Amino acid sequence: MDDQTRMMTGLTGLGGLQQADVGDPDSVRKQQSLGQPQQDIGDILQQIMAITDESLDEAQARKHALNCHRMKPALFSVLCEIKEKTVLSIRGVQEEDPPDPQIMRLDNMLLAEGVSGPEKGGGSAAAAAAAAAAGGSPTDSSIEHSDYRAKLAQIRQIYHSELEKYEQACSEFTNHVMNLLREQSRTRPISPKEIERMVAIIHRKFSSIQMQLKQSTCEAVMILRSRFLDARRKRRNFNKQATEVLNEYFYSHLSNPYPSEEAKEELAKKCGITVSQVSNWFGNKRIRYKKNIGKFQEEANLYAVKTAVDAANVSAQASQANSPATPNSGTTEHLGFQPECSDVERDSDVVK
DNA sequence: TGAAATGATTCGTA
DNA sequence: TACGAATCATTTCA
Repeated sequence: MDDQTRMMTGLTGLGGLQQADVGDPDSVRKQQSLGQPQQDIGDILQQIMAITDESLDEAQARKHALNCHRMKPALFSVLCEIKEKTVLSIRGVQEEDPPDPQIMRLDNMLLAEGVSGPEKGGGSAAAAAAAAAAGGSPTDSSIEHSDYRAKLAQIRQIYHSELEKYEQACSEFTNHVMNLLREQSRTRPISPKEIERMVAIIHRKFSSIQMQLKQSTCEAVMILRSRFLDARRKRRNFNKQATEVLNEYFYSHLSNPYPSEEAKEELAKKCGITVSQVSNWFGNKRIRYKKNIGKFQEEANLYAVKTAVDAANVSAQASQANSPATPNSGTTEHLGFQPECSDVERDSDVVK
């Protein structure tokens, strides 16, 4: 505004501009009340219409003159207002959108995986958890953990470098557009609000590119996880002692081989595995036992004898202490689950 | 090296 | 939601 008024001092013609009038609001108001503004605007519009017929130099001179005209700010402000009330107000409604839930999901996942945000041991922790779930010892999978961490770090690095590139490109493009619009605002009715709006549009466009980057990063992490952390691929057989503890419980509760939550926890603790692994084990055992009782008979006999011996020992100790014996309740009761009386029962009965 | 064993997953059901 | 059944993927063993 100040530059323009200064430039106006050298201007002649164009609506009868006088030096004394420059920057004098009272004088402007006086002229407005006399109906001069309409004439001014008419003149300006006329000159704008005629500008294309003139040579480049002349046009530049005209443009400069128009830019420096004392009525220009007022005219532009009116045009901006009209523009704001019509096109931009319609567009403005469409522009206000809530945060995209998909972006939020992607952000959360990347954060949880340690790809975005501060670097953390998330990946290795996840790997350790998976290894623990698979029953593997920490040393067994430490090499794979470091491999997993290395791959995750690689993904992280690529993600950040790409993100940086996008942000740089976004900022460069935004600056370019802002400068362009500011430049054009000298000759076109472009308000600062409109420039802001344009910047927001650019940011939205770039954020959609960012979303694609986040999406592909998430996919890469998922593939990495499935490759390294899929428990089925990293399956380890339970150790002998754990299998023995589980079998002991199973055959001593053959009538109802459904351990309670507490029993599962106890077994998990004893075997050094998770409760869900105990559940899996019993699920598999029940179905496989049921499918082929004959095949498991020997095993059943073995554990029945073992259980019976234990029970006998307990009984003996109890009678020594002059108290009633309390044999294992599950040993000989094969109701519901076992379809017929087996050797297991007979064996255990014999031992007793 | 192929079959058997085994732990995990998925899907339908009560 | 726990369970049965089917299936997958891996390990173990002859």
